[in-house]
Amino acid sequence: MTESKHITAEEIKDVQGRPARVTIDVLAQSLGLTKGTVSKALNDYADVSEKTRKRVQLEARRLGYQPLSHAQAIRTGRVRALGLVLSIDAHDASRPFLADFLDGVSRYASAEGWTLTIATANSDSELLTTMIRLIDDRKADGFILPRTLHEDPRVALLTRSEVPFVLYGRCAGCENYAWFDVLGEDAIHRAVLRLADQGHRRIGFLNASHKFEFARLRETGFLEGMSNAGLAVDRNLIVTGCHTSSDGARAAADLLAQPCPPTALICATDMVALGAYEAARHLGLEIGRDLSVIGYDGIPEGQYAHPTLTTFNADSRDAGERLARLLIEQIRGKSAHELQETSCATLIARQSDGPPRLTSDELATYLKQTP
Amino acid sequence: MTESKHITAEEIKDVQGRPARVTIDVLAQSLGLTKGTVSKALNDYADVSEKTRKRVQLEARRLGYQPLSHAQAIRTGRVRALGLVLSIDAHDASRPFLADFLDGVSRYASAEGWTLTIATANSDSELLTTMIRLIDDRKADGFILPRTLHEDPRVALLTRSEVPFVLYGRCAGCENYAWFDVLGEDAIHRAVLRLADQGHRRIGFLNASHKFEFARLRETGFLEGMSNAGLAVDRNLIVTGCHTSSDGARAAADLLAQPCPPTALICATDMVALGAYEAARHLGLEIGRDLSVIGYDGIPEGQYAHPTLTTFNADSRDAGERLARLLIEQIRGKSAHELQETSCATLIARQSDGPPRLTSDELATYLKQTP
DNA sequence: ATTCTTGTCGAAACCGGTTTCGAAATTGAG
DNA sequence: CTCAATTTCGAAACCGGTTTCGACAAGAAT
Repeated sequence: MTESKHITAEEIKDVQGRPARVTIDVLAQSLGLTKGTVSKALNDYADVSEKTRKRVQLEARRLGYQPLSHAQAIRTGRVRALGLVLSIDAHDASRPFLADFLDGVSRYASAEGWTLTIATANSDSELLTTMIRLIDDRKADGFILPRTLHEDPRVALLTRSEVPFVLYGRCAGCENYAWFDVLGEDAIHRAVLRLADQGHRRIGFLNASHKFEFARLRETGFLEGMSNAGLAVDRNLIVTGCHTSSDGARAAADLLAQPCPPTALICATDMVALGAYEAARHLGLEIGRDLSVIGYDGIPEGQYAHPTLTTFNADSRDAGERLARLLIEQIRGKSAHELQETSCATLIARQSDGPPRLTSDELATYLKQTP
Repeated sequence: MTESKHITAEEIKDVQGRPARVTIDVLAQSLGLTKGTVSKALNDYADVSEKTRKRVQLEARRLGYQPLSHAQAIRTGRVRALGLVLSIDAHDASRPFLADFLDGVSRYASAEGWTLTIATANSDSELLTTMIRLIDDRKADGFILPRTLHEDPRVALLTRSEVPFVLYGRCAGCENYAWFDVLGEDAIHRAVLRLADQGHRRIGFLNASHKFEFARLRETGFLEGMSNAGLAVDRNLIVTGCHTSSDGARAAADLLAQPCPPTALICATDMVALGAYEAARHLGLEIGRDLSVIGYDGIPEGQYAHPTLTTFNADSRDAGERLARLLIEQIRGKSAHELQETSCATLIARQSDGPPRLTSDELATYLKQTP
């Protein structure tokens, strides 16, 4: 039997005399146990006495033992890494929050001893192939899926491959999956009520594409808000497919050119709202007086815009943290049904909305005289 | 001796009948060789005949064999992953390019079969501890260091730990390291000449903090440009420490309040330039006529600003790709001296600069009458 | 023909962990 | 007190690769 040898972390050196890594063998030798027993003690196997378990854990801490995740992975198949594949399009709406989002994910993952593997893709098909590559190479134990689509091919792929994942956003049939989402429909609902309270009667809605589930949800929020406020919905005042600020500018100009233009615009994203600013400036309208605008996202630019943008802030860092937690818990065995969370966006009331100076009709005649 | 068994990729199934991974053992068996020989053949060992090497490589391709990087890592210590630790501050100037930058790094890494491990930190000290953790856990074979400081503690750490790294930007003593940088000094130099050509005599420079090497370089570019244009440098027109747009607004307002205000401002970053826009708007100055502004970075907002911002575009995606390539080549053994590259920013001439409508004196008197 | 290289491959150790299995020691039941 | 059940640990296989070392055959030199 091997003799128990009391050693300190400083004694362990490699051939060149530099401090070497504490392996499980070193730890086992120091304890007078075999590495198998040590491994079992550290992984809470039942066939290790409580006494030795404690002893092992204490010694492991004392020597600073940290198992190499890739050495564990070879047997367990788990690398303790979260995967995140970002789709990078030209008009990436998610760009402003990316840093905060990554910070949230990385922060939680780090605290749990996990790492974050990221990759990018420029198209939907490339997104899937990239994901498959990461799965095949076992570079991640599970995935966080941002920008959820109504019908999301990533969900199909991962369910088929039996790889854990968590959605940022909801999708069709998501009651079977793990997800986190900020309740955008609730925010838009509140936006409608706020504008109605201010006296607005005709409210436009600049929405994103319906291929995103969040756009569908925000639309229901808009419709319910209108109905709650006792306002009639004019389908001509709802535009979909707005993502960039130029989309927003174009859509806003279109709505304002109508015979009965809206006195207020709710925008599904801040970028779109800033585009509406452009359109209004172009038409000589003062935002906040002639035209109220409410955004959604809480991007930093909104605070520097003129006038400052009233918007609903979604906490990206918090979202990242929660998603990391949900995914790790799922990988550890929790069922997807217990892993569904929501949060609410918080209103940041600023200067871009207020009681309408003009009615819709007055606005129309005003706009007619300034081409 | 084991019999050579010709098999197809489709024949390989696991216990549940689903397609299983092709391991080196399966490959070896299919070739009638031992896995040791197969490994040597794939890794270009000298003691494998050219004939069998080809045969092995062909069969590997046919069966779709892909070694698990973490299984290799246990022996080689290499995980085929690049590390990137992002520092997330409240006023992160690098935010706009993050997505493109990541895309560049990830794209090149993917093409070479490498992955990207990222982590975030909120302070300089946390940045270092996070890096140490990644090194200890062998989560990355090398690091890309963005936002290089003049005296960068990360460089000290990594040299000491003998971990490969590549700088995005230069630093003191960087002739011994691998780095890539966009020649900001050259761009600022050209900006000065451009403004001088337009007739500007008093040019202000809104620079970043000197703790960043890029700020020092851009300042030399500014000084050389002024000297080249035959213009006297007024130290009062050089402000340092500008990073956010509100920094820019404050600095621009200060410069314009001087007795002999500048008729043009060169800004070390676009965010600062957009801040200068605010200051000018506040003072009733028309950008491009009363005050020329030239930025640097090429952030998307510049194109939506009013007037559109003349700036120098630095290609973040290209930077990411190059950095990934430089780092991988270094890890593969190339010496740091061969791994130093530069590129030039490209001027995007837009509407924020032009011949001065007023001289510095006229501008001063104009500003005096509008407090 | 004999010895010395050289080229080529197999056998086996190794990397740092996890997991299975069996044996010894302890406990509990009768 | 005996025997079965349970607890606790060691020994060894295992995961999927890499690397060392030695054996053997073919070719070259003597």
